[in-house]
Amino acid sequence: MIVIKDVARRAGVSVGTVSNVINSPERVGEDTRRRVEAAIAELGYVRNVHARQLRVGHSRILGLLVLDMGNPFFVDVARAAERTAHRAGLGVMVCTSNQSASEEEEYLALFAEQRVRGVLLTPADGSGRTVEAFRRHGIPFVLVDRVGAGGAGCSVSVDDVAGGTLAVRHLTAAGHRRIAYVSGPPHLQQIRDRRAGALAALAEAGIGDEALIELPTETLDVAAGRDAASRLLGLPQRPTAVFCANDLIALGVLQTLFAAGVGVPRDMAIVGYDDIEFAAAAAVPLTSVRQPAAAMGRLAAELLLAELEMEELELEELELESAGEGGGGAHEHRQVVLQPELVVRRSSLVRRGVSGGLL
Amino acid sequence: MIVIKDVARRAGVSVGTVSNVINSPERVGEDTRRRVEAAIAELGYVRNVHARQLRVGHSRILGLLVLDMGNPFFVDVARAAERTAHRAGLGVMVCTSNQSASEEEEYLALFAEQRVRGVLLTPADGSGRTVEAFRRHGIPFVLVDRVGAGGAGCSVSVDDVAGGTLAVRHLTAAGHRRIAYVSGPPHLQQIRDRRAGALAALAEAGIGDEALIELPTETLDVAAGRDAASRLLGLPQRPTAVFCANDLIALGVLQTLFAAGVGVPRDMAIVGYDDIEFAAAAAVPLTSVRQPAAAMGRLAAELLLAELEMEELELEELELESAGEGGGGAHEHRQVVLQPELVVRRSSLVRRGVSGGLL
DNA sequence: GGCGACGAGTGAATTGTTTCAATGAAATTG
DNA sequence: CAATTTCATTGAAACAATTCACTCGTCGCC
Repeated sequence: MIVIKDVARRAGVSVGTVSNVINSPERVGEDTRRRVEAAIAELGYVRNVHARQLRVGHSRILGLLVLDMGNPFFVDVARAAERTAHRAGLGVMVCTSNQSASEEEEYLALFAEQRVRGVLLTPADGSGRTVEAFRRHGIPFVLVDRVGAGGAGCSVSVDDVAGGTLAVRHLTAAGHRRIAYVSGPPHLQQIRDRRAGALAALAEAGIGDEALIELPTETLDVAAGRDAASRLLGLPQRPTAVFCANDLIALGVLQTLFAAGVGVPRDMAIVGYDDIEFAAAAAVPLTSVRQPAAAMGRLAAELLLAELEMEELELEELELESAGEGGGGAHEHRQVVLQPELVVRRSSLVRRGVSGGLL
Repeated sequence: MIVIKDVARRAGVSVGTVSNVINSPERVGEDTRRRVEAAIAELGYVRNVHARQLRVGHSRILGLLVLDMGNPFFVDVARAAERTAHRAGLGVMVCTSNQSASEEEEYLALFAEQRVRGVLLTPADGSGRTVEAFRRHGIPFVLVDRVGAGGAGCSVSVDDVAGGTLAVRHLTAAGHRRIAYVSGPPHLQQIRDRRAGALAALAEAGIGDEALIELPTETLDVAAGRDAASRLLGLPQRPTAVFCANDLIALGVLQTLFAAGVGVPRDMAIVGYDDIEFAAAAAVPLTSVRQPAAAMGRLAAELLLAELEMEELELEELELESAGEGGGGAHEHRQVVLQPELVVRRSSLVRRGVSGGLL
């Protein structure tokens, strides 16, 4: 393997000069620089980031840990975050926790070992224990799709209570009085918030909590939706509408209902969540609560970048030892909460007859 | 930041002993080991992989570069590869080239800098130039979804020619005589192979090449499909079937045809490629050429792991300097080619009337 | 009792880079 | 022309781990 010393020898300069050519070329004379650059090209030298990072103390990589890369919603979040980080010259290491607290812990440990510059995290662990444990490494992080507890870090999230309300208000307005909630794993905060919003919408319409029939699932994918739909069909008093915790589940529900000859929206209305691209292309186009995925990813990355910049400024101040200004530039953690939006499509359309009857 | 020296001081041992506790605990006495472990836990010590890797010379991370994480097909490949690598104790850094040769080059440079242990790569660059350039770093790599040129590396791919033939043979058998091919960016080998397969199927049916109307697109996503469908509708002699280079495009085509009131499969049959999960859940369930995504990811990772293992064995032999056996254990590159499979669904069903008429 | 073997632990060398004080040469100034 | 500044370059220290040749007891065996 070619190392910097080989390049230095070839170009007839010291290793320090080679390093300068790479990191601050303006300090190097033109002909020397060209000689060094030629040597680098000829030898195919690639610098070793491990040696570099050992010396400078921190890497140029962000960690991004999402719940499930199988969900296009998170893919969109990840892409936007990656693009933003990339523009700032930072690489991103994308990982999936699969909604498992233990995998989350494992990946966070990996990030800590790697001394990543910062972390963007969609927490899988409802208790916040792993996040708490991660905090002590002193690596800045931003929570995505979840409000930070105690304001001890930045976060970007979408108002899930509002989202649940939007979905269920839409259904009660159409006259539905028994609504199933296919909810996913109950340890996720999002799931609980959406239920709270759903119950609020029921209360608004003067309907009791018992009108919401909860069907929890282990996972948040299409298969879980298919499974939940089978259970739904077996219920004694069948609901007339289903609110699904995300679009993957909704697509699974739709498939199984179709196979069982249950018409959508004729016999059963469906509302999904996330508004992924495939929701509009589904067998029956899905009504869904849209979350601004790209905006979340971008904002989360921007908050993290801002925090990192602050950190560097503070470090410089420390070096100058100009205690004059004090903590004037200290980073303040921000909790950004975005609003969801209901996108109505055919899966929840009201039949004219019924609608008219209710009015 | 806590370093190994701090742990050593706390536990009252040397740094070498702490290192031994972490890397080969059996060499350390029981009480010492416990003392060190306690110190590690109390101080929250996390070892610095950069220092470690600088010393040992290689990392425990694989690089995985796919064409597009927005395509569920590649997500499936990535997940399977990641799971396999994880089982062998290796982390995976997943990146997306977005079908751009320049981004591919950038990420491969990043992998080289990181001294990743090996790389799994879905090449975006049709010329093979970036792959060729990467080869000289001496990092083992396996091509995914592409046969390696000249057998100079392992590869796992699916027979795209066969896939194209399956799709178009299915359409010609149903009586279609003018078929559009929405192809994506023509610099991708997959795209060219599928066309070749399509032409072969036409020849089989005694139809000339001009029966295949190619509609290239810049990207391979839903939006590209929508755009291509608009162009398709404007063609003078409208084809009666569309073969799409992947399912995302097919979904986009389907959406636009639906919006334009063109019935599928009544007025236009559609065949997609990949058989992603959403193909079955589409407005009209999509006929598609299934690729064994998970198997590809798993096999690719296994081939790479095998190559890495060989490398280690050779290194050991070198150390022993037992030149007796010679190159008996040298790694032999393998080209695994998997077969695609046609999954027929509603989007290409033959109307009874027409079918009868043709027979 | 002396010798070798063995187990446990030490401490210094090593890895590839960055950084910075020091050096020397050239350019500028009074 | 001496003094000072500027500029390009050098060489060695520092980063945090691993590794390995050694040391130091202790034990067993003849």
